[in-house]
Amino acid sequence: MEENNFFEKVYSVVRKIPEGKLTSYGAIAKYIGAPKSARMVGYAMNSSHNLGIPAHRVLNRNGVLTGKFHFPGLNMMKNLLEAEGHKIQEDQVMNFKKVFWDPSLELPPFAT
DNA sequence: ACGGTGACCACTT
DNA sequence: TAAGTGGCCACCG
Repeated sequence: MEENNFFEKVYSVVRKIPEGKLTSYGAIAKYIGAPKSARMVGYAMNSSHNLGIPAHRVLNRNGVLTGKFHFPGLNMMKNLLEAEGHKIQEDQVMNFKKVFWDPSLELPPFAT
């Protein structure tokens, strides 16, 4: 019963992001077996508005709040991240490396 | 039915 | 070191 839905896989991982941790689109894409489809991950997030997806914990490889313009409020994403103890400057998360959460490392291998 | 677009990333020059 | 290009594939007009 593989969740062949690309989106479902993405949501599944994003929901498992620990509080206070962040990850990137590429990391998720790679974890679900589509390293080149990082773009699709971002697109999936676009549809996750109504779902319980902490999309604010997913940033690009640079730790930049690329998707802040897609949030209800311009400061929403930044606000949510700051609420979790992150420091943001110039739309960029500081110490991104330290709070980076790689699913392929922290989570068990992607099993079908 | 089709072309363009997009919350991106990695490789190549 | 920096800049450029390809790839991925779903949605919109």
